[in-house]
Amino acid sequence: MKRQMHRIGFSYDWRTEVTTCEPEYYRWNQWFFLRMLERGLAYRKKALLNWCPECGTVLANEQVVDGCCWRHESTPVEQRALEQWFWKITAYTEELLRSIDDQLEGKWPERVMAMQRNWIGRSDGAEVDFTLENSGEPVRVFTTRIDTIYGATCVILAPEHPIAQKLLDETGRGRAKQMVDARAQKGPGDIAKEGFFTGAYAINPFSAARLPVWIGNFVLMDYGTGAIMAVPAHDERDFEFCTHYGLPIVPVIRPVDGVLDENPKAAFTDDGIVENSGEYSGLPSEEARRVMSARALHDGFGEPKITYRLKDWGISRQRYWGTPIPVIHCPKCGVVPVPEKDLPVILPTDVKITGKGRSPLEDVPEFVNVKCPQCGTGARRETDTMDTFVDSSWYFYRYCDPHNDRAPFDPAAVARWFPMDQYIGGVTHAILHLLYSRFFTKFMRDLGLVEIDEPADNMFTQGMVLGADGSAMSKSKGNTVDPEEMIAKYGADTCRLFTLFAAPPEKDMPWIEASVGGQRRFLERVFRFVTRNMDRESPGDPAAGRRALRKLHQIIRKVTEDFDNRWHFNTSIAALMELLNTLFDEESNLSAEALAQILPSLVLMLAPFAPYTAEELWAQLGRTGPVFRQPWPCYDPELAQEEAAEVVVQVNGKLRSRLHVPFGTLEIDLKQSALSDPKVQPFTEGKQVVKVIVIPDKLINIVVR
RNA sequence: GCCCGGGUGGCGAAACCGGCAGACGCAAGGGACUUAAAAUCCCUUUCCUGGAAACGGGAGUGUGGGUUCAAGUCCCACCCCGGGCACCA
Repeated sequence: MKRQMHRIGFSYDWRTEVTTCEPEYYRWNQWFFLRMLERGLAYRKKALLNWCPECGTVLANEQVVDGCCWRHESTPVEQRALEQWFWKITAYTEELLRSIDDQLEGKWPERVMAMQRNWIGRSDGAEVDFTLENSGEPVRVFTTRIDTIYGATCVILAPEHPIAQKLLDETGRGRAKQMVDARAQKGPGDIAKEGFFTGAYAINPFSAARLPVWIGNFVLMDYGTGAIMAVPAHDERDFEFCTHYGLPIVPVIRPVDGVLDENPKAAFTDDGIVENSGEYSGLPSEEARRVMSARALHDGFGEPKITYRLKDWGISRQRYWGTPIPVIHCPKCGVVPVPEKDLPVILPTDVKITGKGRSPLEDVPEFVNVKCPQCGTGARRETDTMDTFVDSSWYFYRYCDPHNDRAPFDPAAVARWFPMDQYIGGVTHAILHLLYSRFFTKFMRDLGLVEIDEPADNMFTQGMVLGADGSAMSKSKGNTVDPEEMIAKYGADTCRLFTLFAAPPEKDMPWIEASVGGQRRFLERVFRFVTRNMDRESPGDPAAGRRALRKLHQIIRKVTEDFDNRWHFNTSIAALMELLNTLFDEESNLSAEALAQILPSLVLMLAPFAPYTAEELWAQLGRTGPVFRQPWPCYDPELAQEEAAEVVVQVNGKLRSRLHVPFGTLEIDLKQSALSDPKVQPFTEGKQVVKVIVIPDKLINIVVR
């Protein structure tokens, strides 16, 4: 990979290279872990994970294919509760959301910000307690539509809800467990809505209605409170569920400019006017929500509530390749952090990768068996490793101080460089790396390591190079392109030019080999033009020289602006091709003097795109120093100026003629010439000229009727 | 379903602030040079249409409306493609 980068001519500063799998780097992952632990931001929790009974291991979501294990295609995956380490990214939820608007808006791609907002998934609503009829125990539900609460016809619990476990008998709990496993096998949404009555009833605190309590497979335990009130008249899912089980449908919202539909054929989910809702009847939905949640708070049976979709970051991995989690499990003291002086916990190298799924580190006794740092009894080292996204969450700070062995980095060094002016990456990281590294930055700020809230001022998502078929390259599709092979075949400069020329950098671009040759031809044409003209002595034609120099300065301006503003190097290269076409046209009439200006500028402009060719030509021109160390050519606005303005003449918006006039020609004269133009007259003859729009030096539009 | 992108020739694309649609390149076709081929150079290439030619005319940027002297560009509605999220209450 590094060799490929060298061959293609990338110039990175390798002195600051950081290798995240070296102890020198990952010890600081462990250091950060200990800081998280101190602050209560790292914790252990039982979580539901994908479990393959055949392998006897946890699987990542990506390893579950159609509800079955990727290695045992007929073995359904179960959900199992396992102890895992989590980092509390949710401590920063609101800030992560808010600073998108405050700091990133306008500087980050809309797409990335939208994806992050979407992922964080803020939803404003209320929690309300329904009271169980027998025990008096509250069942808390989350709703965004408290204004529809008079229309609730049942309460539905997630199958794994603790209250459900209490209400159900043995058979019922079995049915509930089946639902949980079934959901693991099929993606949610692909599964038919199913449920059953628990036998219990709960009281609606607003209407005092007695509602049956059901179990529903579509109610999620890990969102909201794991319990909902079903309002079939105003929620599509509830409508489907209640219709299926014959539960009543009670409409309580009418359209603002309509009447209440007493027998709805589908849920009416828009806001409207509240009806049949006691003292709240007649209020618009939005106001009703405000008043009713305030009432719930006041009377102590609920409160306004904001719920987020974002969950804490599970960082435990049962993989070899990752940073060892620096804790020790002691039978007496429990979870004991590895003392800082014992860092780094080194990942052993003599490990058999069994492919068994469980951490291979468990089979390394020298690693696992340790003494408790607190009490000295025999203890076991944590064998899970960290998600590798931990490595990438802060690597860029380390560039400022890559070999620091006392801290992740010197805060002063980072303060000098950060925030990054420009971060570039693929959109595939929009909600992984780009969210984690924002979280990390805020965490590091709270540790006092950085003074900034966001790592990158500007973000740019570049497109991918796709296979010739227009889909992402993958070995299984057989549409991969080997860069080294291409370099060997066409040369590094040609490959660079093609990559830059085919599309603007934010766009995906198929690698169509048939088009690569054009870039090679362009380079050869430049090479020929420069080498055969560098020793020319002929006097040349001054007019040709002026034309060539005008084009040269126009193109310097164009290319410079592309670098400054938009990085649309495809148009920069097109401009250089245009320049070369002009130079070929004028070639035989160019003076040595004109060439002395043209040739070095051309080579300098070529250098960022085709450095090898440019370097060679620079040397052939007898210049010293590497070409990439030379100042960028300047353009002279006067030389770039066209001799005459070309003014387009339109009649009713249609192009009819062009005038060539001195710049600054007066409107009245332009109008005169346009109206008397022989190409224009056939279109104005016999018509009434209503209006003449004149944009000086540019355009005239004659409006006739 | 919701949220982002995007839709322009045979293909990749350009048109940056509402002002000449298709720059630049690929591919294709024709020609010059050559014994021949490669390479190179020249010409044609959005569609329809008039003309022997010179040179014109009309339509055209996913669809339908709108704003404007002028719309690929702005507004409204819709269709299609790509991506993200998704029984999220």
